Amino acid sequence: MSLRADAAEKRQHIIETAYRLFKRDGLHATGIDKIIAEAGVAKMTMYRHFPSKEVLIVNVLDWRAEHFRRQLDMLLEPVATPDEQIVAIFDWHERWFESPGFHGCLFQHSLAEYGTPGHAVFEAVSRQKHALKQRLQDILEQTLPEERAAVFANTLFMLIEGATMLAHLGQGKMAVASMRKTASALLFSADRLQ
Amino acid sequence: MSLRADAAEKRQHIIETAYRLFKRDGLHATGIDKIIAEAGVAKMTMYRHFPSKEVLIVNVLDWRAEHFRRQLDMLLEPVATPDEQIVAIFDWHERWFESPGFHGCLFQHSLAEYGTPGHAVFEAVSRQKHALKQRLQDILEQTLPEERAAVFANTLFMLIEGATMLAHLGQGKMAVASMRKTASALLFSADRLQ
DNA sequence: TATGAGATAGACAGGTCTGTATCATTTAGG
DNA sequence: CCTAAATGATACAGACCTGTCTATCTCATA
Repeated sequence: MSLRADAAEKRQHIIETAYRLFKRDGLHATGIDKIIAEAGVAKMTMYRHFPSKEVLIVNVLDWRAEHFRRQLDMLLEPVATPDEQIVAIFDWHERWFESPGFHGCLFQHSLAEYGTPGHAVFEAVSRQKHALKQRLQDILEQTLPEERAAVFANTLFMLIEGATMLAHLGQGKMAVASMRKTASALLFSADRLQ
Repeated sequence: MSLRADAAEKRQHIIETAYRLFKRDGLHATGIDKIIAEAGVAKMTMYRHFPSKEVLIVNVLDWRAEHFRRQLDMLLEPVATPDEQIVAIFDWHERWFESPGFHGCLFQHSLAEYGTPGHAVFEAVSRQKHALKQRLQDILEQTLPEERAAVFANTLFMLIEGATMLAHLGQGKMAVASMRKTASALLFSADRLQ
């Protein structure tokens, strides 16, 4: 195993440790010292890989966005119809909400702490949220006309974000159930009332 | 004007100044020194009214929740039907999203920074969000059976929270438009497909 | 006018923050 | 084995944080 591979592994380990702490305690509330202590690396190692905390945050967000994107790929690949794909996304969120250590969405949290347009963290959040919305729209455009798909994608996106917040407040079960019923009703009316 | 009235005014002035800074810059990112400088009061004045920053935060949130509740009262009082009341709430949010200095929802931000159940800030957020959801449910129960009203209230709540986040990301117009269309479709299907 | 409560400005303590510097140690490859 | 890069441990600088304390000022009321 070469030095370069070790360095890459260490870099990734720092990112994943920071992700866990950022998600649980918040961005400002998590200090560099806590991250390196939890990751078991020296401070200079961290600063060699990431020139500042802000750069580390953006790297954590970008890694997590890519991780989520790949998870969706694997989740949706074996699912045939668009409707079933939407249901699969709901299922995934339901499992997430009930997973141990669930503490809300790091992208939402980051938007709260760095909510100024143009800031690197804001833009990283914007990229991820836009990608999720676009993904929903791509699925829906397989069965709905473009404008309808866009509105429906916005709606599903807002429902998912709202459900994530409700889950953080301890009402994930109820949120997912309502989200499912609403999506069913909308798909039903889209079929019948078009 | 008595000393007591002066003190109450000063206390309220601190709360409103802190609200503005917390909303714009975040909770951890806003220091006591910045609050008192912006409010033009001495540090001891602030600590006489609020024994700690955490207590100040909770007071800001509770004041803002009450302020929002009163705004809704005034907004909905002259509106006759439940459907029109829902539309009025959408209208209010649309105006909010476009108001100068809109920077997302302070309650969402606070949940991101103090997201641990049991924490005083978490509980303050929980109270406000639950109150909004309950209010939506009360409106809907005037025309829908209880269980349907509950699901619909959850849905509208999630849409509103998601729309607020999208507005923070600069897509408020689109979010409100989709929210309106979805609510119309749901009300229509509720009437026709029950 | 005398009094006493509230406000002010500012220093201060003790801790934490980000980021830098130093020096010893480990480790992979020639 | 030897070298050079990477890391570990730790001290440090300078800024900022919350919260306390003091000394002075203002002002309504008794």
